[in-house]
Amino acid sequence: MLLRNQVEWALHCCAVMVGMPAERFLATKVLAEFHEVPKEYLSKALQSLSQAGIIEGTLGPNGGYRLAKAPSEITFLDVVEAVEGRTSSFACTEIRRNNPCRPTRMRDPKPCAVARVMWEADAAWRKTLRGVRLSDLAKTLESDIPAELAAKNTEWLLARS
Amino acid sequence: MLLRNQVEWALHCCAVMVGMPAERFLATKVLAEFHEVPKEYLSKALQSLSQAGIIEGTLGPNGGYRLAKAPSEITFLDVVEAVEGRTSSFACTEIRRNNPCRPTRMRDPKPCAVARVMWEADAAWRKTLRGVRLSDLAKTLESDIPAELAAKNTEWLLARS
DNA sequence: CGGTTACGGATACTTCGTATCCTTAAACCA
DNA sequence: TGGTTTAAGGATACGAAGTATCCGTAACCG
Repeated sequence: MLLRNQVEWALHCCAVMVGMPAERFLATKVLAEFHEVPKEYLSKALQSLSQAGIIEGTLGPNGGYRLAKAPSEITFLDVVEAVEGRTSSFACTEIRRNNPCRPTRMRDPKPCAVARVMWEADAAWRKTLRGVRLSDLAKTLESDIPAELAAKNTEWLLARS
Repeated sequence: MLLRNQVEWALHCCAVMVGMPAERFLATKVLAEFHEVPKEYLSKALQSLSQAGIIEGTLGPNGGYRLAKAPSEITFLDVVEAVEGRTSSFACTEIRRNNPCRPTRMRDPKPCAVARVMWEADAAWRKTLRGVRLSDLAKTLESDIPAELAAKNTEWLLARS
């Protein structure tokens, strides 16, 4: 049970975009070089974010992506679900119905007890991710990364977009 | 990001074993037929549970598996981790080190901010699973499943083990 | 001794994530 | 206007991991 590496890429791209001046676009090529990941494949992740309304893209020279909303309006869950999907990590196959002792016409008022627990855990996972916004991440990074490096990053990225 | 179907099987097998009289073993073949899943493959999941000390197996006729501990001493997390593993759902590849602006010799006092959030969510997931014991599941099933059917199940399973 | 079972290794099959390529359409620029 | 740059998205190949089966071995029982 492992998340796609695109999830990591998408989150780091968002982290980078938070630090950009508003209205500035970052090209896929530049984001790919900055993170040293394959451009074409990263593009798929960014397309997912775009479709989800998290970022917006524009064409032509100086084109690329930027955040489509305020960083305080974008949660980790938004990003994760955009690339990983919204389906639970646990898929209930209703194995209980295979029980040979079970009357054929028996109905199930409630979902399977095992699935209920697993879905509850999945909900807790999502709740945690929903509780952290991109603005929170920006603040954390501010204390994690030296201001000098942050400035360099911004300069490097904007110079090529 | 989907859990193995063996996780579902393992949990349902545990649910069945909770209802058995102590010291009685259930054969893999019988558990497989009861759930209509491939016997050889289910066997792998049960082996994982056995190695984790959750169930214990014995050889020969009338052999099979039974719980190795009291149901109150076995959590969902124990079962899930036994078959799915203990590694986090998020793998941090330290993508931040690929940053071309970054000084080569720079050290990271803390783990990546993105990873910290993702791991926190993973911890919340595991915490929920750790909070539910097999004895809780048994109690839930008691109210979910008609006593009549539960008795039939036990009879069916023991008659073939 | 012969049959039954857990156990574990080896091996295919299938699905899905990873990655690349190519075409199209839109935006910009000369 | 025409050429360049970029996102968008379809098609395809590759590899890893999950799924599934088969076989040989060792232990247990009648």
